Amino acid sequence: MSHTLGIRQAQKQKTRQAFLDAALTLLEEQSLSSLGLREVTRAVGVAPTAFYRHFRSTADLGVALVDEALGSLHPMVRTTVSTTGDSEERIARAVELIAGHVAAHPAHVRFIARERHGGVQPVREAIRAQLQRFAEEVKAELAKDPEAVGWSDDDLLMLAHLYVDQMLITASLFLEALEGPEEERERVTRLATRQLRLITIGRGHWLD
Amino acid sequence: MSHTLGIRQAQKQKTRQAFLDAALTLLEEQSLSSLGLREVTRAVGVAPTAFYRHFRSTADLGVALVDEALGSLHPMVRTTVSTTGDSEERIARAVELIAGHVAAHPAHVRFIARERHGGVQPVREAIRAQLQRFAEEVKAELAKDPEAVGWSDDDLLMLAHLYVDQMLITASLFLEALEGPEEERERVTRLATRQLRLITIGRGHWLD
DNA sequence: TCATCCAGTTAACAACTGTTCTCTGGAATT
DNA sequence: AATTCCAGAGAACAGTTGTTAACTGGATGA
Repeated sequence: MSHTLGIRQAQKQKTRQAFLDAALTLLEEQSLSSLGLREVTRAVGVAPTAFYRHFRSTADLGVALVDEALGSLHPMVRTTVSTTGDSEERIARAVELIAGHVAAHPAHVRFIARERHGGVQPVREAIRAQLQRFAEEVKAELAKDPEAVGWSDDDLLMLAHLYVDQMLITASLFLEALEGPEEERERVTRLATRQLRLITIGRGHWLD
Repeated sequence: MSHTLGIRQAQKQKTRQAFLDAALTLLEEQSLSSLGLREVTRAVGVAPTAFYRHFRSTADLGVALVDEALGSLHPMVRTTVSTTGDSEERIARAVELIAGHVAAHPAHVRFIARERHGGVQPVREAIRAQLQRFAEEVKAELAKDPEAVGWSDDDLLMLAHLYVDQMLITASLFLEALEGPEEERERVTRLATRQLRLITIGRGHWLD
């Protein structure tokens, strides 16, 4: 079913990806609402009007970036929460996984953190929808756990949102610590680990 | 010691406040990094060059807005955490207080949520510093509680950050629910209450 | 092979940006 | 009363912006 794209379609997708990459780089030092169309085309090395062949507006480009940044992350989140083992091990693994993802894709993480509450409505909406999906997936995994017996669906979703928000806060802290010394990242790891631990303890005594 | 300002100084402060107000309004639909100097002066009804009499740049204006939005909030946070009574009552009161603040100052809350991870470094730094202060103040209040015996300073600060971040997340949710029906705000209240409850439970069993 | 398609180009548009320098008129100081 | 000060005005600057229209030339499909 994997139809080899024609030369034309392939070249178009290549240019489109160049737009996304250039935009992501430019967005490291500004917000999407100040990103100019000409600014992006200049960075790609293409005429300003070429932009319209791929996106209706910079907001449209932003929505595409949300999909790139979060779309491929769902499998990872699923397996993170569902991995078996001691809860302490699971926490450590989750924190390391976040740290690794931030180190591997800092610009993507920065973009999501920045535009989650940013000045472009369609982008905020796209991020909100993806995070909602994350929360529901986390909830589904939590429901499998033997600890979840007696929990209402509402409470499970409440906990899932707590975990998802905590994941974003932690990612943002790792991002700030990226340029600094290893010691700084170690501090974030310790902080995030203990916060997750406290939440997990609360989870364990929820039904008392 | 309250020296009555001269006509001149008074008028200057009035204009300065007009800049802050106009900027805050404009920032409801965009980020600071896209806010133009001329845009603000136009909204105030003053010549573009007048801007420089008050601020070096829009980033400078942003820092002033951070102080306006968060500077006067410290007493409130202090009393919120320290109020006596059942922990369940305290949680309910804290959530209501957040809801009230968001309803009273939505633009300020939106500005902080947006620019906390926004594209203007000095503003991010100013917000970070204020939130650090909040966390330390919350920690100081937590330390007074009998429940805090046996807790290390590090763990208290960890918990304080958890509360502060949770406060911001809740404020942001109330903001999104502002335009919607009362029912929506009720949903946020229930969610935030239960999340705080879970954290508080975790706190109670931390030393087990 | 030939007609069609379409990603990217070129040129031009009115409108906008931040910043400079010079000026003004009323408040503040002496 | 005479002088200094200074918040704001005015005009001009070189650059920038998004969007339009008409185009080119190589890939595509008949």
